[in-house]
Amino acid sequence: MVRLEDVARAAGVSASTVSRALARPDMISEATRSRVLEAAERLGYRHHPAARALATGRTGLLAFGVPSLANPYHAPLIAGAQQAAEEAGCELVVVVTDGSPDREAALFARLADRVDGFAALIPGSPAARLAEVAAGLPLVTLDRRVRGVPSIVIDTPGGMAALGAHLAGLGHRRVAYLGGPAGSWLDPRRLAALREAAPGCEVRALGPYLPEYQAGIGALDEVLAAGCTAVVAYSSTLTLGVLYAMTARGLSAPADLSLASADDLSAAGLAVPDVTALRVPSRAAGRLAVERLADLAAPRPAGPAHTLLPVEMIVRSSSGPPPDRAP
Amino acid sequence: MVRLEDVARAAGVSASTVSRALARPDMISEATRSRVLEAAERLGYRHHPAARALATGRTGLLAFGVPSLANPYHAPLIAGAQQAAEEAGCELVVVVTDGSPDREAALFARLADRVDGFAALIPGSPAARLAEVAAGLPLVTLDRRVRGVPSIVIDTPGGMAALGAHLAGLGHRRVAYLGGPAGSWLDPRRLAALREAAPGCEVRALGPYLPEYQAGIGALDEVLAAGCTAVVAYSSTLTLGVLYAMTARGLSAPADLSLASADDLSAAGLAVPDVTALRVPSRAAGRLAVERLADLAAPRPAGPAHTLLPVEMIVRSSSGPPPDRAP
DNA sequence: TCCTATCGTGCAAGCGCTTGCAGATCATCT
DNA sequence: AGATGATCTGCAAGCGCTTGCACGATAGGA
Repeated sequence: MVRLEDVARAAGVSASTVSRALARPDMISEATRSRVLEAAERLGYRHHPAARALATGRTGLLAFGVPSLANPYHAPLIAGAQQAAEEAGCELVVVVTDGSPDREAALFARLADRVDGFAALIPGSPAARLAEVAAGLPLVTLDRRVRGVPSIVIDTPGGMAALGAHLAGLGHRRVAYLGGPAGSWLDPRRLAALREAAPGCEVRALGPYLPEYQAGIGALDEVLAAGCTAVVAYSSTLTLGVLYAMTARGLSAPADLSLASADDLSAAGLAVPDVTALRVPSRAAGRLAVERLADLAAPRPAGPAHTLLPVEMIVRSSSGPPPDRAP
Repeated sequence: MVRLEDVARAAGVSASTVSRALARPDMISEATRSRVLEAAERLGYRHHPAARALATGRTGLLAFGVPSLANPYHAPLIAGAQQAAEEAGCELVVVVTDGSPDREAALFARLADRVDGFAALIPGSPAARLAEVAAGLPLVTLDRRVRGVPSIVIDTPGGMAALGAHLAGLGHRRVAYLGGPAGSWLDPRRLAALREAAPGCEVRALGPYLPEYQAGIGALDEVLAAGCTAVVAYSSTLTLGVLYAMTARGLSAPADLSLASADDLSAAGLAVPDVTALRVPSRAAGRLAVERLADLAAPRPAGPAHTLLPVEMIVRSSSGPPPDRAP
């Protein structure tokens, strides 16, 4: 292994100069620096992460917590996070919380002195605990706002409002909202936004459902029993299950039932091309969360801030007028 | 922060004694040890990971590489890996390779001196490169065997043989295999096993397909065009797509077409209860891979070994006699 | 020309933990 | 009683990097 001192010897300077040439270029004269850089390059020098961590107190590791990996919504989120981490010169430790506040707490404790910060999608943990964690460690929350903790929130409520207006405009008077998961910070906000945007329209909140195909199959019965003419599902796998169940019963969208999803299927490679959906910038959310985190962990701690990412409604053929109004 | 020396002072011993009481209990007298442990407990002492890493050369970090997070098959794999890592007292760095050999190589290089070992599902990287990596860093491969590199392989070829025998026994004479991904080590072995177990049966290899819902929808056309009476898909999302496409056309299984999946849907919460499938122990595979890795990374390096995990065929109602033989 | 900023570099002291070695203590054997 | 181990503990030297401080050199101002 090639050490700082090996480079120093090769360049005819001291180890501290090499360290500075690499980390604080402006402190070193142009001539020396290029000589050092050349030597480092030639010898293939690479920082020893542990030594650097010991000296600086920063590990170069960022944690990213998600409730589950089975949900396709999380894949682009993590991909974005990973990309941002790489660009910040850090590694990403992905941890699965199972949505359990206890496990979340255990993970925070275990990782606290191993990572420089924590970004997490933790709909269920009590806000007080999060604030407490944030006091000891840079923390960024996803899809959730907590006082004093920077956050990245995808504006699905805004999208829900668009869907509500869209469906109400088509003439629907009874719409089902397939919500979940229980205890989610965002879920009641989505529902409220949907209701508010469709004033003349009764919105039946069903669920909560797990974001699973299977759950969607079962949900269709409830939707029909409730006499709704349109259904909005909070997750793409749920939508997929509803669509399968509809097809199995010989129902089609939108002739028999309008269908919309709060999460665009095509993004997950689960494309059924014709479902009206929200295009959610989940990759961007993951990326921004980690960028924000890297800022917080950096010596120059940019202050906390909340970011709301807009979503776009994509109207496709699965939504149309209710059956009794069809042309 | 409470340091080793703080504990030492509290217990009235030296820092080295504390270190040993924690790491080599047998070197320390019973009395001293319990006194030290009590003090450590009381003060809430925790190792400083970076300091330990610098002194020992071991980081307590293990890397786990997967081609993608969008594939539901990977979720239990990673969950198992994470559990094993926790039990070994390590953190797991999950990295996504995108299935690109170049990116894999870059990740190996970048993580080489950050982690104690690498477990990876890398169907595409050249074997020579993997052997090279394994020379410099503990490495365990998943679903792939490379000379001299320990591996955990799920015996889907064995499961394919069971499916082949099952379908041939039902009277099928032309079976479609929906394979993928291109360049996978395991894929040709699955196909060969399927062929071998169904001697009187023509096995049409279609694809390669991506493990996606959408791909399954398209695949059905090819299956029907090829005149097959049964179809075996290598991935559960693919199966789901086929099933949807069948339903949309009014075809049902097994009356019109028998359907089997090399990967059990119910495991991923994508349960469509009646699909004949292989139950693959993916959680166990992830767990074993990381356990093996932790062994390799430990001072007592257990030798390389290959593990083949058996799979179980679950016959359900989606497979039956071909249409012309139906009762 | 002498004095004072300014800039670039080196020295050395850590960061917190591990571990080879040597010293101390006490039991056992001759 | 003296010698010989065996057992336990402490000393101190690192692991590789960063960084406050001091020092020497160079440039600018009086």
